[in-house]
Amino acid sequence: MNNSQHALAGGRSQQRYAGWAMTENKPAAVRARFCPSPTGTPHVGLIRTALFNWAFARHNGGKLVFRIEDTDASRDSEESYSALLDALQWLGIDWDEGPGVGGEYGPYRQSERADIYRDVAAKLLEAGELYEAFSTGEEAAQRRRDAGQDPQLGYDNHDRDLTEEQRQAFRAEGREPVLRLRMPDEDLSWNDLVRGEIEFKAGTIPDPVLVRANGAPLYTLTNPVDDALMRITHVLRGEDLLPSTPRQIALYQALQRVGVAEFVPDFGHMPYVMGEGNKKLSKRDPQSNLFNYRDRGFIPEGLLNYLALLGWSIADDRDIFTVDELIEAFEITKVSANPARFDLKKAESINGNHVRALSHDDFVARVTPYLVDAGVLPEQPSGDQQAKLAAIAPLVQERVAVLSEACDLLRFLFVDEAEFAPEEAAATKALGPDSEPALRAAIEALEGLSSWAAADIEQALKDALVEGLGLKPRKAFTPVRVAVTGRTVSPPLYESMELLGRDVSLGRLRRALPGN
RNA sequence: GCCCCCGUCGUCUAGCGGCCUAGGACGCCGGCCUCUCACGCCGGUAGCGUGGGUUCGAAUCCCAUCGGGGGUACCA
Repeated sequence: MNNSQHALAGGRSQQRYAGWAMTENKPAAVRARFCPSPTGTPHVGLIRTALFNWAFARHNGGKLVFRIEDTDASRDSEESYSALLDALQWLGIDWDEGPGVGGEYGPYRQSERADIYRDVAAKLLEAGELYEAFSTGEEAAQRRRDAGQDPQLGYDNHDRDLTEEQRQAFRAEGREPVLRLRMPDEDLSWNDLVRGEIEFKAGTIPDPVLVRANGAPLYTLTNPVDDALMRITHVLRGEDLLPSTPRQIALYQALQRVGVAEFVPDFGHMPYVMGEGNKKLSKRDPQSNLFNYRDRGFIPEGLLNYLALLGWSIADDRDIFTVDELIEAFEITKVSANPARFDLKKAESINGNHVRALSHDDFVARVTPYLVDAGVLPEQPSGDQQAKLAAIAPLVQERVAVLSEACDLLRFLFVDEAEFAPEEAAATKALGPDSEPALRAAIEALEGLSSWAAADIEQALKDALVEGLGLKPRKAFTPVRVAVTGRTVSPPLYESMELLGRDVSLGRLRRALPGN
């Protein structure tokens, strides 16, 4: 438990790095983490990574650590950070340690951990794990060319064994060194949780820069150092990070030698989420923006379900499941290694299943903001409006895959009568001259109705149009539907008319008569 | 160039040597239901990248090959 304390630099450090009190063994409980860099809007691929880490931690009764990797001031932004929190909160992905909840390994924003990185780097440098490198990229490339090699091979480890005099000479020239990690001479391999055994041959990875000349720590240092200090047991991330894993493992090994890390975590590299074509879904592509899906009316249950399906499956004959079922069944080793294309159609279909599973009250509560945003309802719906919505909601609920679809379906019910007008295309199609007999017969039949209930309306209309005029139901009701709801597609007609009321319904039918 | 990853219906996947004349889902196409659209139900369409092995038997194992993607930064 305490052997590593001796390795710490001094009393001050011991206090500050309370989390460094170590044991030889890996924690028994899972500690997964999600550590985005706050750049741009949350990407669906990023969110799926969060989801899998979360499901993994929850499934194993472990902890999820949320860490912000904001070491690149030129790209990170506070708006992006809040967007991330917004996205996670909306989806119900919560964390046990991190911003907002604290934890014993904080702070959880890398921008607040500068002195930790500086101290760790100093310790590694002192132990000879890191070395000062003065070569510029161009110099290294030139040396490669001079040696008849491809400069794309990268840095040539030229400064590994500089003497003290050589270093002094470079400094005298005014050069400041970067700090590079001395890569080991052995092959590096690990058993990837989603891909199995992966091996990189010795010598294929140049010594990476961990600290810039100006002293700023790079991702190559901060990410493994924080994972080590935060005692992360499982690193589950996107496959784009796979090529950097060997150098991270090398760093962990160095960190273990200087007493900062206790163990090397397990790694799992999840496949990309792709867009159209064969490209990784770009950050710029609107399809990648998580909030587009929220705006469109995806509900968390549905989006989470679909995202989980991108690379994972719960069973061979089922793909609709709840978040609890996901957590119950999730196995990281069963995640597929091949990239998945985001399919909006399927996503919406999955979402529709979850929308239908909502209670009617819940559906009303969730759809209301969309109706308000679309201007279908005012900010503060009246009691009458709320009652109408509650009454028609069940009929709409089973007709939409995403909540925003409800707006067009319900507009006719709440619009100011003065502003109501059938959609042009629908009117052209259904309210032409030959619709007149049906409309007149409908008006006449409805005018004589003593009660205005859906069942009575149905009976009256059927008697007048189908029996009376001998029209096919489809022919008979389309003009009425368009006249009353303004669209060829609407909630069930009789119920709609009942809610609309006699006066409004009849008024609309009369106005739909040719010549009006 | 070098390194690494991936390759089952259009798409997401199940499959771990015989249960596979390859299963499910979305999509698409028919049909039923029906006042429209949906929902629901029934049926259909379509796939193991290629070539060699190994084996009584391969989508499953091996090799090669082709294709796609990523990395190769003093970004993360």
